[in-house]
Amino acid sequence: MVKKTKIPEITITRLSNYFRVLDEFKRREFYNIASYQLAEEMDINDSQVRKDLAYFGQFGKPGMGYEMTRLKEEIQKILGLTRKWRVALVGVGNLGSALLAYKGFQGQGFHIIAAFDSDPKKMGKKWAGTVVYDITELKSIIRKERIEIGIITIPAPAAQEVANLLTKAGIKAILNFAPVRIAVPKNVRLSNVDLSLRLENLSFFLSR
Amino acid sequence: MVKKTKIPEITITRLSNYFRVLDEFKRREFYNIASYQLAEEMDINDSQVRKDLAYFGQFGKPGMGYEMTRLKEEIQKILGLTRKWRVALVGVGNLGSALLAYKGFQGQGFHIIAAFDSDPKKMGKKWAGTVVYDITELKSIIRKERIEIGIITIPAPAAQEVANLLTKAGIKAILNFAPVRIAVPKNVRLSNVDLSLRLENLSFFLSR
DNA sequence: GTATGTGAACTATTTCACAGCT
DNA sequence: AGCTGTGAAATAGTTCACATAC
Repeated sequence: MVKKTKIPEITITRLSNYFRVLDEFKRREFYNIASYQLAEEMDINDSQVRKDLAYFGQFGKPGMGYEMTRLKEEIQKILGLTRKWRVALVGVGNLGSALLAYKGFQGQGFHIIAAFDSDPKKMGKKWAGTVVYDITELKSIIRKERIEIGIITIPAPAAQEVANLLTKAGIKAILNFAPVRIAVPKNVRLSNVDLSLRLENLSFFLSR
Repeated sequence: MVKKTKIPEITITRLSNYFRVLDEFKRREFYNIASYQLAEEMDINDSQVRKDLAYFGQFGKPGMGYEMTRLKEEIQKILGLTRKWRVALVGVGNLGSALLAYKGFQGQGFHIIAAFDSDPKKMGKKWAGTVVYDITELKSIIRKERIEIGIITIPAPAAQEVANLLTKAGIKAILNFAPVRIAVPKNVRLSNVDLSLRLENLSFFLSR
């Protein structure tokens, strides 16, 4: 039974990680997995694992643990990975082209349908199989292609402007790589990947 | 006075963000900034800002707020950004070369001194000003160059192996982009940037 | 006997609220 | 009057511990 309790955001991150661990164990041909095994792999407490899963249902059998195939499917459902997601990427610079070429997204069901750039030299060309469009076409293509997720890989100064374009085009979620905080309407989900921030974090711990 | 209280990790992340906000305000030529202004920009509570800063000292003046130049310097000190950090990058693929070309790190004091790859076609060449070495030279170069931070941008299967090489070479912190959990000795600081995980997170919220 | 699911206890983090400094 | 720094209160998240199901 699915609880109405508020689910901590970090539980979702852990769910993704359980999914990874299950993948690894699957290759080792186990059939069942216990919460303490998942917990051990991730350096967390075993009741944390059970709590996380219990937010979404009763997937285990007392005395037996969790059936791996079943659990993987359940997590896949919870995370919304049973369907394909249509993604657009804005900014075909160094990072943008690296992400276009990155194979990992496809496997998880994230398909980059279109890329956008404001550099005429890049427009109309394909990059790693994805067509690069003029950014002025953003709204029409995102609507026509029913794209729901946008990835921002442009320099910081233009990031807010592009975020506005994306939300006006009806995008539902944004993954922002520009090292700047951007504002979006509250019905749009925003996730920031700030690379300098991560290095600064390491720097802090090294300086102590 | 610096407290001995345990500092929440998320405080460090917020510190980086305060730093960003200060940069923006500075361009607008303000002299002082109050906790409620920083808080507003970041959509958090103003006493959160004061608490975060109070872990490290008393930087503000009641009735006046925080002197911006001073506060920026203090945060810089706290985060260890007053010195240069010597960084190595392993894996000059799509993502690796994008990061080598990324200018943002330099500005924050993170200098990528050396890159490593196992592909002979890449070795000996320069990429965005950084020499790419044979990965077999990793240990000697990291020691010779006194490199303290390693960035892993290779495919998942080899990530653990490279992490081992890095720690054996004496690296103190690792920024891992491979979509796999890696284990490091506890005296080595590890930070994971898992791009699929972030997309999965968005996917979860879009599916609700 | 073994391991889940879950209230209860505990720990961490955030927010409140206000005394005291400028 | 305005805003910091900080205990106290409130909220969120983790771990314990055990009744219960296999």
